[in-house]
Amino acid sequence: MSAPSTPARGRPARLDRTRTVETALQLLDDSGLDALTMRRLADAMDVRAGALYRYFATKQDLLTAMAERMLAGTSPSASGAEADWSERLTGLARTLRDTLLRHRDGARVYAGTHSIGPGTLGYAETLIGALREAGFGDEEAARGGLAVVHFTLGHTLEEQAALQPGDAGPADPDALRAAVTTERFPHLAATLPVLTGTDFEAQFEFGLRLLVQGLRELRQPRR
Amino acid sequence: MSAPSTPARGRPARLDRTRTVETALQLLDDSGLDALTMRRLADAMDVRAGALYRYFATKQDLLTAMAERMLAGTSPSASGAEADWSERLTGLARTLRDTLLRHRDGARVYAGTHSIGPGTLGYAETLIGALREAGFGDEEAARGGLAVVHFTLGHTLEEQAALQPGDAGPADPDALRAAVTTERFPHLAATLPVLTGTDFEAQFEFGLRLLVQGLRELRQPRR
DNA sequence: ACCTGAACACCGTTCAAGT
DNA sequence: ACCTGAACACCGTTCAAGT
Repeated sequence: MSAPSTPARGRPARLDRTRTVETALQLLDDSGLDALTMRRLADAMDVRAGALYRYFATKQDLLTAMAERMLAGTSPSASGAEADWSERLTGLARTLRDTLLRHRDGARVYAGTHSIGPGTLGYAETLIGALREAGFGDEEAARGGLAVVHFTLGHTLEEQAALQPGDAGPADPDALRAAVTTERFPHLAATLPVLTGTDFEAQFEFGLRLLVQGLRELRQPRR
Repeated sequence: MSAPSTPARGRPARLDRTRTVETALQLLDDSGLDALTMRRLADAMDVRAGALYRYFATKQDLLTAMAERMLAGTSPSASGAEADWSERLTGLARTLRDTLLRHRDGARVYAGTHSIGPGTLGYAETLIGALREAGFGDEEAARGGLAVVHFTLGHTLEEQAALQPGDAGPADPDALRAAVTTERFPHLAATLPVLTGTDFEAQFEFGLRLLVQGLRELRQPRR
């Protein structure tokens, strides 16, 4: 929609969507989302900022293309289609988290965009497909998939915020420890080691298991 | 830490933290997070931008204070302490969603900050306390509370993105419908009515129930 | 067709100087 | 003590003009 359409004529273009998005992702990894500006990206491409607007309508358009690029390559039902539905679902959730973790501020980029490209849609197709093929109804499959995505997004957002040293960073553990007095916040004080801990994988797996167990219960209620 | 400490001397100050945060929240509701700049906030307070820096070290500091103000008033275990743990937990999750929904871009503000003020900590205290008092171990209580918060955050982020018309907005339903062809994405095509639907409350309740059921299962395993 | 130059209308933040 | 004025070092975006 915003890419030039005609075949190469005259001297070859110095820019194109694909290479620009790749450079933007490198810049993201090197400097973080706050430092990713159109001007700095243009510098990295040896071009003036204005030139980028021939390939991306807005910065938002660039960010959406970056999110799409991150998601591309996750979908092809690679997560063994023969496995149990709960294993497939678990694997797909892990894939999403890993994908977002692969780039600095990946979760923030993903959260701020809504790609409808093949990578993003392919991922959603596989995720919801895993539930539909397991026998879940359309509504349960869709809502279950969304719940998994929303949890994964919220978790990874916090995980990356906790990881980076940035000033937009989290309440650092020391400040939290100082604020959580046993008298005022006894429950927080008791769980402080977990709350300030850094075993994000265990935290992710715990929440994910809750969701999967909830879905299992939906299929085989106790009563 | 960044508020002036001495008692009123000379003519009264035109600014203070509390009033400035309140004005900022109004500005947020009126114009959205992207339009909330230090200069515009200063205008609203009839002051020059530089003056704000006597009360807030950075814009990030202001945003954290805004998040804290949003959360303040949610905590006082108002959600009947006599109820069943699952009802308390469900109520507390709903309270968080409602709180974030009460302000435009509320979830984005919350996601970008990490307050350790009494409102935010009080909420966490009540949430984790509900699980500990129900007999969950420290680790399960902390991880369970975090899972609920992360899901609620991810959900509300998407809900507010879908609601607002902004250009950072979601893939609008029409574009999504056009991209989701039955041949390429059969599962998405089948669930499109749910995926493009706007019953966010039902979606939230569905995910929340999964988490609660998962926690219930943890206490009374089938086998 | 593709990119530059230059501008427009902004930003967050700092700090000497006024009152 | 509190705020202004003015600056610094940037932003995203547009668009006539060059090649």
